[in-house]
Amino acid sequence: MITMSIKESVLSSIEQEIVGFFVDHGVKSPTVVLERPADFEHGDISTSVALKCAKTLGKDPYTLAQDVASHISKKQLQHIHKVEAVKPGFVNIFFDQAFFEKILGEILKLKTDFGNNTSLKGQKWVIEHTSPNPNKAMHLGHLRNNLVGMSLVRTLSCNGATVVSDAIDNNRGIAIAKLMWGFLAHMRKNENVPIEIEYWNSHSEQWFSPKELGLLPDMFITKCYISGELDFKGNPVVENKIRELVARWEAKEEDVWNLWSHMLAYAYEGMERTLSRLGNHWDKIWHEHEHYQKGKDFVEKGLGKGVFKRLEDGAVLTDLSHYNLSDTILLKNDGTSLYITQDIALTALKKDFYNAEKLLWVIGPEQSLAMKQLFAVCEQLGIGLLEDFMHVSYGYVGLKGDNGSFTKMSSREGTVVLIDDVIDAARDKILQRFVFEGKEENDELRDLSEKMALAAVKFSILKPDRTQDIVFDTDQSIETTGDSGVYVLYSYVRTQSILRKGAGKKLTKTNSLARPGQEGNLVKLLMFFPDMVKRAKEDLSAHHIAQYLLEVCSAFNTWYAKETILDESEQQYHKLAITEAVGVVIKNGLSILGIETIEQI
RNA sequence: GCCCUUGUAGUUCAAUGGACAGAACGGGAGCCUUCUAAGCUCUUAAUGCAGGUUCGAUUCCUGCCGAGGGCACCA
Repeated sequence: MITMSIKESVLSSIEQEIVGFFVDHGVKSPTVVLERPADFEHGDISTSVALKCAKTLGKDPYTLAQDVASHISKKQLQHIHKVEAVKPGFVNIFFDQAFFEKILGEILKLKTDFGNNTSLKGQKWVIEHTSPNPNKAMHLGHLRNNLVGMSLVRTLSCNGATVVSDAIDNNRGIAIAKLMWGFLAHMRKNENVPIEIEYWNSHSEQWFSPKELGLLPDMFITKCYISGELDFKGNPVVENKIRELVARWEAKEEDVWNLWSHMLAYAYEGMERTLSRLGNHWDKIWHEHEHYQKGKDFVEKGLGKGVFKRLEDGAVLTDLSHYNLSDTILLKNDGTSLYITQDIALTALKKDFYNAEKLLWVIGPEQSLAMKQLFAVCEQLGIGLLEDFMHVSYGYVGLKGDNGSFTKMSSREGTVVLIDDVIDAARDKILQRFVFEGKEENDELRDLSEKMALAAVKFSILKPDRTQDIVFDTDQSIETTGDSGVYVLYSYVRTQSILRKGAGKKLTKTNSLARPGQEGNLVKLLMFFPDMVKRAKEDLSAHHIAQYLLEVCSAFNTWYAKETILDESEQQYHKLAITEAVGVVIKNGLSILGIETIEQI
């Protein structure tokens, strides 16, 4: 049983009074928003309702605000210390010390649960993210997809939803055929080995393994794919052979399937290494080869319903004029399916399998139109309603070009930045600093450096708004100072360190906050963590959490610098409680971002 | 050509239509016999341009300029 928090209950009584005030004055249904002011000088909570209703009532906003303020004051609501009307027409409300005392108590009592709410209780959301393309090592684009997806799962879950995550494994088609060809043709131990699948099946030892080349599996796969791709583009004979491979695979030729599984095993091994490092998790993986043929049935169904049309050459086209979208081909003139054909089938499968309120896809912005078309087609086919589906797009991760401009990563130009390389670089930078400080390099220190590196990398990707393009510079983005994940971790460690030292102290519980100033502002800030969790849900972006954590850390560190917490004073108990509450909020916030806290540096 | 996204300090990022546009990095000046200075304090500097709506616009609308992406048988 979740009871209303002290903040919710006080705010709702204020809201009721204000609504009542405006209703009495003839405003039909006033919307009263109580929000956190830019500065706590302007109250602990504030509303601009007087400014908004002034015109309707034909009154001066400031006088109206004064009326509202005195109305609330007269009601003598619990925990309200002061209400004032300010300049253009804001009503600013200040709470009493006992209120903040209770807030602090709630944080310390709720601990891990502080910040969570039940707004999505009873709802099931499915999030597809990080769908692997098993032909290349994972780069920063995949990283953003993964971090956005994973943080979204946690964000929605903190808002009370039951969240399931899945991915589609694009394990068949021309790309995998290129991969198989690249391996067959370019990983032979010598030129005399025939480039033949049949021969490979009986003489696989005549081809290199990643290990034999001293390569990690994902790099091995990347090499195979790139050479396969080059051959495909540069040699029509090879192109035909590769296309033939797809057909042979579809005909379930055993030799081809053996090679196919062999390549996929390397691909999965490579991805698994990177993904487990990131803490990735899927509840289910859909393998393309299991459902790719089912899409055609839906196309037939659409033709039957008359929502699609068959072109003269036999291809099938959508009619999306009702959706104000451009039409798209659903079936090639040779009768074979396209990406969207399979997506229709998979969406239907997912809709059926999960019975969920919402299906979300974390996919890059270049798919925006394709996603809209997919959703529209699904609605036409009765698979679901437009509002059941959502494309969660995210900005590109680019690099800084020579002229200082935003440049996309390009595998052709060799500018792709791999996830593992970035984490390694950050880890080494952190480790070096430890060693420079005279620490002994051992497993424990390496482990600590890895955790801090992950915090730095994840934080730098999750700090900006999900939809914005970001420029990634390994040196600049993987900051361990300033607004960084390491800064947040360090602040957390600081709270824990103080708590450890304070554990043996004699504490006298006082009944009021030490001073309403600095400590007070810190508690006020902590009070708004639950609001940030809601905002992250509304915008489907955890960056609000990251930005907020920086604010909390900054406030805490400022306080820490000025104030001795373990000062043996009467206020020591209280200051420790605040320190603990800061720790709780940082830990909970980082947890949404998928960043593990550490107790000691 | 049409559609979508986007344009904030030198740089990288913030800002549910609100109260002096916030940080960080960089530049400049300081703070460690004191709970670990990966920290703290001060300082420097920005809303592409032109209109409109509004009591109030970085935010909404229109036009222009710049950047990125997409536009039917690729995935």
